[in-house]
Order: sequence, then structure tokens, then C-alpha cells
Amino acid sequence: MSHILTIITEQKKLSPKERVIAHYITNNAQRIAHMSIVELARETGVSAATITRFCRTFHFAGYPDFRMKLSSDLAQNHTAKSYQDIVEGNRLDKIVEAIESNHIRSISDTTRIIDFHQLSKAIHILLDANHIALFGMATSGIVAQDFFQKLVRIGKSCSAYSDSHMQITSAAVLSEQDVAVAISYSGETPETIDALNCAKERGCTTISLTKFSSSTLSRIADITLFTSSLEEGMRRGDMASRIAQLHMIDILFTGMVSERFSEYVPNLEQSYNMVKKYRKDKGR
Amino acid sequence: MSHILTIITEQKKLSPKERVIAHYITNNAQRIAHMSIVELARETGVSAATITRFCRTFHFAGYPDFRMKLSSDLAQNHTAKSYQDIVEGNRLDKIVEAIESNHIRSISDTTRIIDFHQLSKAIHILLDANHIALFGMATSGIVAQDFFQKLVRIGKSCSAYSDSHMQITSAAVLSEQDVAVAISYSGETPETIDALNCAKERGCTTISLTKFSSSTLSRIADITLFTSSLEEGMRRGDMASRIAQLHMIDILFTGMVSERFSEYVPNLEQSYNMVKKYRKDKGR
DNA sequence: ACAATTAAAGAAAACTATTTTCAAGTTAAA
DNA sequence: TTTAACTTGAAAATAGTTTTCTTTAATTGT
Repeated sequence: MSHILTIITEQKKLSPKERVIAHYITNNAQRIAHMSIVELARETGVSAATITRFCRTFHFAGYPDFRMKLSSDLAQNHTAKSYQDIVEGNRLDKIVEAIESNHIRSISDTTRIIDFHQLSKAIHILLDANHIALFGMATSGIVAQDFFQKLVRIGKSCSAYSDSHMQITSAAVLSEQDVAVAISYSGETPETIDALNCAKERGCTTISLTKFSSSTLSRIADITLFTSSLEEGMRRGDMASRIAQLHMIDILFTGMVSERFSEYVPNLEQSYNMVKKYRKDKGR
Repeated sequence: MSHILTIITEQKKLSPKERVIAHYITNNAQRIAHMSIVELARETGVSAATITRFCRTFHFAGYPDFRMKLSSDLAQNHTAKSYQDIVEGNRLDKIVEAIESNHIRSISDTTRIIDFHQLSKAIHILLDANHIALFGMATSGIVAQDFFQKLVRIGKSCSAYSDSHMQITSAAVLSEQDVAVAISYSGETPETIDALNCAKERGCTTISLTKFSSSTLSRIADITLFTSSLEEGMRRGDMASRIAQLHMIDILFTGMVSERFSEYVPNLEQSYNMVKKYRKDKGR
């Protein structure tokens, strides 16, 4: 099924009218593309206002944004393979095929739901940050480490601790000129929530990177970024979700570098060259 | 090229301003999706009215209809593009498009060059290993950490140090029943080569994960695994190469789990549940 | 059980986006 | 040179969307 439809179907807590809308959309997805909000309102017997709100709860900018993303999502689904779960005793070629399509799907779904406005805001806020604190546990901690390494290479002051005490500690000393980024697929990791709350309390700008659905972290954060949300049961090993998170990190980082090209590219090259040089000095 | 863009490009008889619009659209197709008719009018230096007429000329109901059809057309046509480099002042949508296609390309290229015989050997040797030592510096270190976390979850004894002294230290105590995995895109990272040489000296089986070409590491290793080799100049930030490495790690890991399903899946679930449980015990 | 608070939803107002109309300028043909 | 057809943009008209305001329903605490 289409990524957006999956998200809508799996959303548990919806109000009665929202459920009516969700139901209509899942059953008439193709038709939505040709419908204005008023038509959809008439068809579902719900007010246009409620439809706008419905789109907002799913993190779309509004009805037109929702309609556009849904239709390109549906178009894409004719070509892309759907997520596949890995089961017992799969033959190796089946496994490889499944992982390949899950990863590719994860990247393209994540790309489809990007809100360019939020993305652009995130990039500029990171560029202007005095210090960037990264929070993430377990797999999301790996993603945080990855971002950390990249930021270090361009000379940005930042921190990324996998130890939850150190996360809080680093959050506790942030100021208003700093930015905190919280990474968590579910958006419900307690340690990460604590750290972000702490950072917010210190007055700094907060960014979340979670799966595409409402979550505690996305509610706290000033700027919300999302990765595609996998179908239930697809989470074994967090593989696809982590690929999607790294994909977003790459987009953020590249956006930053591209914006300050002449400042950052020399930094990047410098850091590669220095690593090489100091190795040589030790006799290689 | 996309169907709609082809039609627009091939249309011969267009008025001056229509030609301006056609030209802009073919060069900024992806951006149209996020633009209102007024924005497009401003960008092209043409009135909104003319754009509406332009859409009519091509038999669309109007601008919104055109925009929608173009964007789903583009979504559909999003098949494997070639690698793209990121240059100065790229528009955000170009950046996103480039990263998406680089990552997807990286995953599918890596999949295409898999040697199933080597892969299967690697999986079985890892399964039978008494201890698994992972070596990798910088970005490859992140990949090693990722594999480490996965192996810990299924209860496999393993190590992954990012400190090069510790890598050598851990290699120095390996035995014949152990396995060493060296990760390096270039296959020429001195610290990683040292660690793998040390492991080999201790008599344990060695696996390398490098780019697809001859390298020092791949010559040392007993089993060689490869990721796709990127075009020169594509390495800024190691983004696509790291995605490809993680892709291979996921294949290895899933292969292992699938082979010993009944032993490892409960371990995986146990590790998730215990994390949750011990959080709760602390009062959440 | 009842008041107080919170959440849900629609009507209408405000706002935004798109299309049409109209008038002016331009080109091509008679 | 005049006329007709075409192109274009400004502004009016229309259509579409979102916000605000208000009512109603549901939930919570006393």
C-alpha cells in the first residue's frame, strides 16, 4: 500500500470525523487528486475546516499539500516495490532482494514527505547555531554520531553523547544561541525526550527527527523533520528506519555545506588532508 | 525524461512568453510542485494569466491540474538516475533530488555486485565465530558501531573500538575461532589495515568490506565483500558509501538471523523488551 | 451527580490562489 | 495604411483554503 495511506490507516487515535475522513481517503485515494477541499467535505459529510485540521494532524502544510503528496505517492507506488518482511529460512537472494527494496523504499518515501519549508528553516538554524547538541539512543545514537562526525569536519561546535546522563548534562548547559536535535524513530524514547525538554527549558531552538506521525518529540520540537513510517512488523533491527534517518542527515548536512560553500568546503578538504598528513608523519 | 516534460519540450509553435515558461519548467520541474502560480509568474517574469493560458494550451484544466499531473509524472519517472555531485548554491530541491538518487543508486549498485558465494561464506563464518572483532575508522567506524549494536542484540560476543590503539589491542588477543571484519571504503586506511593484519597473524578468519576494486584490505582478507564504487568527486562527506556499507551490514545481519531464526529472534525481542522494562522500573 | 475544563466540529469571516475579462500593444496580412 | 488576429498584463471576479469564533459534546475532578 502507499506510504501515506499506510500512515493514515495505522493512526489509532482519531476523532470520529477524522476517522470518517481517513476511511473515505483510504477507499478513494485516487479520486482525491481531482477533488477540492469543498468537494471532499461534501462527499464525506464533514466541514472543510475539519479536513484542513485532519491534514495538519498528519503534518501536511494543508489540504493542497496533502493532495499533492498523496498523488505523487500513489504515482510512485506503481513502480516501487512495497516493504517486505524477513521471515525464517528465506533464501539468501530473497533476503537481499527484500532488504534492497526496503531500503530504497525507505529513502524515496522519506524524500516524498519532505516539507521544504521546515527543512530550509532547520538548515538555517543549524548554520546560525553557536553550538549543536545531538540526542539519540541506540540506533538513533549511531545516527547522531554520524551527524556529529560531519559537523566536526566543517568546524561546527557540537556534541553527541550516547550516555544518557551526559546527554542531559550537555543539554543543561545550552543557551539561547544553541540548537538541540533529537533523533528517535518512534519519537517516544524517554531519555531523548528528557534531553530535548531540558534543552527547551534552557531556551534553545529544538529540532526533532522522528517517524512521520504525531509523537511526543515532534510535539515538543520547534522544527519537525520526518522519516518515512514503516508498516507494523517491519522494524526488526531498525534497518530501514536508520537508513532513512541518515538520508535526512545527509540532506541537512549537504544543505548546510551548499549554503556556505566557500567557508565549509575548504574545511572539509582540510580535515581530509590533515588526517593523511599526520599519518605520514608517523612513518607511512 | 518525464512524459509531460517531453511534450512541452517538443511543442514547436509557442509564443515568446510561452517559450519562456516552457523553458523554465523543463529546467525546474521538481520545484514546480512547491510553487503557486504567482510564484512561478514572478520567477519567470510572466503574468499569472499567461501561465493559466499556457496550461490550457497543453490541455490541462488549469495551473493546479498541471502542477499535480507534472509532479505525479515525475514521481513515476523516478528510476535509477546517475550519481550527481553537489555544487555551490544548489537549490534545496536539487540537493534533495541528488542525494536521493545517489543513495538509491548506491544501494542498487551494491546489490548488483554481490557475490552470493562470498556472502554466504561470510554469514556462516560469522555465525560460527566465537568472537567478532570489528575494525573501522571515522565513517566506517560508525558502520562498525552499527554492526556491533546489532550483534549485541542477538547475544553475539563482539567488539568495535573507534580508538585505533584499542582496535589493535582487541585484534592482538583474537584466536583461531574468532573472526575479524575490516571496514574501509578505500580499503587503504592504515589503522584498519594494521588491525586486520594483526588479526590475521593471530590466525583468525578475516573479512573485508571495501569499495569494488583491488585494495590492500581486500588482498589481505580471506573473504571479500564489496560496496559499489562511486565516481570520483562524489565522496564529499562519504554519504553514499556509508549507506552502501550499512546496506551490506544489514544483509549480513539479516542473513545471520534468518539462518538461526529460532535462536536469534527471541534474543532480539528480549533485548527490546528489557530496555522498555528497565525504563519503567525507574518510574516512567 | 454536577460543575469545570477540555476537545471536537461547523459556520462564517478572512485570506489566498486562480481564472476570466478587458484593454492595450504588437504583429501579420490585406 | 488599415484591419484583424494574436499576445500580454492589470485588475476584477471567482474559486479554494484557512482561521476565528461559537456551539456542542465529552471528560475530569469534586
